[in-house]
Amino acid sequence: MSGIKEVAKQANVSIATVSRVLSKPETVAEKTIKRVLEVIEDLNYQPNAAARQLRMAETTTILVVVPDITNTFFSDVLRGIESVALENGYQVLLGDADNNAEREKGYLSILRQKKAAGMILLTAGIEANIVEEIASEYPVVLACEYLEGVNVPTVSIDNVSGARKATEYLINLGHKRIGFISGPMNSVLGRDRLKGFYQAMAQYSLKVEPDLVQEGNFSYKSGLNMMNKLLAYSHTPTAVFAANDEMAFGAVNAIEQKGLAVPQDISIIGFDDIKFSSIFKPALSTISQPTFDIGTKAMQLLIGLMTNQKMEKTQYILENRLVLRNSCGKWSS
Amino acid sequence: MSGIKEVAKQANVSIATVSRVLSKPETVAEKTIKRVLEVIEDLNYQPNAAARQLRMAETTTILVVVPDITNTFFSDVLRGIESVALENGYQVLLGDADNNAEREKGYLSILRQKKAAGMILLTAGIEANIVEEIASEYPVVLACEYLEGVNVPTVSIDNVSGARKATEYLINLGHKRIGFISGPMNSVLGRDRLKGFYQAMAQYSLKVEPDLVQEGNFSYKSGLNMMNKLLAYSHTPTAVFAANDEMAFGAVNAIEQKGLAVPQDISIIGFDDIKFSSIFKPALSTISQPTFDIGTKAMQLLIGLMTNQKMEKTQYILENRLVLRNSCGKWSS
DNA sequence: ACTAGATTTGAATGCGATTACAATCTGTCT
DNA sequence: AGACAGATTGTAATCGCATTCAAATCTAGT
Repeated sequence: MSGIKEVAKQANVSIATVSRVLSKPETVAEKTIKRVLEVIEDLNYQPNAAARQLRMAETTTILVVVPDITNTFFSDVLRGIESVALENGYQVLLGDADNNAEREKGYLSILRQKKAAGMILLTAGIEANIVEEIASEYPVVLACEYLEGVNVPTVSIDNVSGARKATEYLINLGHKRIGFISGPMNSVLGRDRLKGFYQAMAQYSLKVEPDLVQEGNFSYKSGLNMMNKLLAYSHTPTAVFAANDEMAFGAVNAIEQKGLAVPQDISIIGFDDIKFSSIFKPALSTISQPTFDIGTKAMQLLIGLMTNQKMEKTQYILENRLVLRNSCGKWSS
Repeated sequence: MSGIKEVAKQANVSIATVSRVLSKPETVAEKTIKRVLEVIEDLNYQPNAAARQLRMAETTTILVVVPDITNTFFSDVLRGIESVALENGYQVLLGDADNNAEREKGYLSILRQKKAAGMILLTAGIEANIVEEIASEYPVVLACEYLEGVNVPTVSIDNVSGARKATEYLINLGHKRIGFISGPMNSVLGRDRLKGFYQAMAQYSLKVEPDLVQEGNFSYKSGLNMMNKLLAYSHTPTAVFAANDEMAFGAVNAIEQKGLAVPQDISIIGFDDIKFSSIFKPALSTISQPTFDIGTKAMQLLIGLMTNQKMEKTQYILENRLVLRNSCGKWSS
C-alpha cells in the first residue's frame, strides 16, 4: 500500500526527490540518498508499474504467442526468449494460441492496449496482411515460421534445406522408395519441408510416388495413422521421412506394431530433435534445430526494434544440422 | 496513438461519454452509443491499459512461476491455468525460475509493483516464511508443491499416497527386492514420494535395503546413472520405482544397455504420466496426475482470492491414479 | 407554454509516478 | 560582507482514463 508519498513523508523530502533517488541518484546529496533508501527498504517500496508506464509511455513486458506450450519445441524456444528478456529487464506475457487462429488474433489487443511493448510470434495462423499491418505499428518479430512475402523481422531455420538434407541422407543410404509424412499443408513449415523432400528426390532423379506422401498434422497420432496407411500399400517404402519427431515416433511404433523393425525393415528420420528423440528406441536420426538460439536471437531482434536501433539485418536463418542416431539403415536392392 | 480524446472528438461527444459507452452503455442514449462505437471501430481504439490500471487500481495479469517450462508436466499445468485465465479475462505473465531459488524470488517484485494482481507458484524454492509473508499481502496460490505448515491456498496431489500405490502394485506383482530412485531430497515432492515408498514397504513388512534407494534429481540422466548404480550391486532389485517418468526412462535404458530386459528381468514404474510415457517402449506404467485440472483449479482459486470471494475450501488435493502399461511384470521366486 | 422529474452529457478531479523549471541553500571569491 | 555559481531540493504540470457532480436537455402532464 505504501506509495511514493509515504516514502517522501517518512524521509522528509518531496516525492520528486524520492523519484530522483531511484532514477538519477547523482543529482541528489549523498546523505539524502541514504536516508531515502533506508525508508524505501523499510517500507519495501516499489514504484507502481502502471503509473510509471503511463508517465513514461513504455512498458517492459513483451508478448510471446505460441501455438502450443505443451510442445517441447516451443517451450525450448520460449526459454531462450525468457532468458534474454530477463537479462534486459523485460517480462514475458504468454499467449497460448492452442492452435487456434482466432485466439491468436485475440492477443493482438494486448499490443493495442499498450500492455506489451512488442511481440514475438511463434505461430503463423494470422493472415499475412494483418501481421504486416500490426508490425508496421508495433515491434513484432516472427520466429520459427516465416510468412511469404512479408517484410517483418524474422528468425527461422531453413526448413527446405533441412528437409533436403534429411532426404539426401536416406538416398545416400541406398533408399529409393522413400515415403514422406508431411505436416499440415496450410502451414509454411509443412509446405517447406515437403518442398525440400521433393527437391532432393528430383536432384537424384528419384520418382516420388503420390501414394507415398501422406499429410499428417505434426501429432504422434497422425504419424501412427499415416504410417499405417503407407504400410497398407503393396509396395511399402523402405524409408520414410516424417516432418517432425513426434510423427516419426508414431511411424516407428506403427511399424513395430506390424511386427517389422526399424531400421532393419524400414528406416525413419524425423525433424526437430526434441528432447525425447535421443531417449526413444531406436534413437531417432533427425534434423536438429537450435531452439534455444532461435529464442535468444528473436528476443535480441525485438529489443533492437523496441529501442529503435538501426539494424544491419532483420532476417536471420539459423543453421540446422543432421544428427545421426539409430533409426536409419543402409538399403541395397 | 489514438486515445479516448480522439474518439470523443470524432464522435462529437465528451470523453466521459466515450468511457460510459464502454463501461456503462445503459446510461447512454442508443444513437450516441452507435455513433461512438463506429468511431471506436474506425480508429481501432483500445483503452490504454496503464491508465486504466492506474485509475482502477487493478490489473488483469497474473504471474505464474514455473521451475522449468521445458518440463511437459509444468507446461500442461500452465495450459490449464491459461485456459481459465483467458475465459475470465486474465493474462498470464510467465516466470521461468530455471530451477533457481534466487531467480524465483526475483519475481516477487512483479507483485509489489502491482504489475500482476496475483501469483501462482508451481515451484517451491522460496522459503516458507517468505511465501507466507507475501501471501498475506497478495493473492497467492501454490500448485503442485505444498509447503509444510504454511497456510496458503494450495492445490496438489497426494504424492505420498501415489507413491504408496505404485509401490503396492509392485509388491502385489510379487516383487520383494524393490529399488527406489528418488527425487532431490530438498524438495517436498521428492521427500513425499520417498515417504510413500517406505510406508508401502513397511505395510507389507518388506525390508528396504539402504543401497537400493538412490537420490536422483528428476532428470533422465540421473535416472540412467542411478539405475547403473543399482545394477552394480550383487543383489540387484527385481523392480524399481522411479520418482518421475523421466528418471524411469533413464532407468529402462540403463537396464537395456546392460543387455537386460524390462519388464522380464526388472520391472520399472514411474510417476507423472507425461505425454511420452505411452509412446516409450516399453510403454511405462506410472502414476497419472491430473495436470490440466491442477492448473484450472489453481487459477479458479486465485480468481476467488483476487475477487475476495469467501471460500469454503482453500486446500485441494486432486486424485492421482495408477495407469498400467507394459513396464512391469510378475515376479515369483 | 411552463415546470417537475428523468435522462443524458460535460468539466473537473485524481490515480502514482516523472520531470522541467523555480526556489533555496552552500560555499567561495572579491 | 555581498554576490554569484553550482549543488540540492521543491513545485506543479503531465500521462490517459474513470468517475463524480452539476448543468443541460428532454419528457410528459397540466
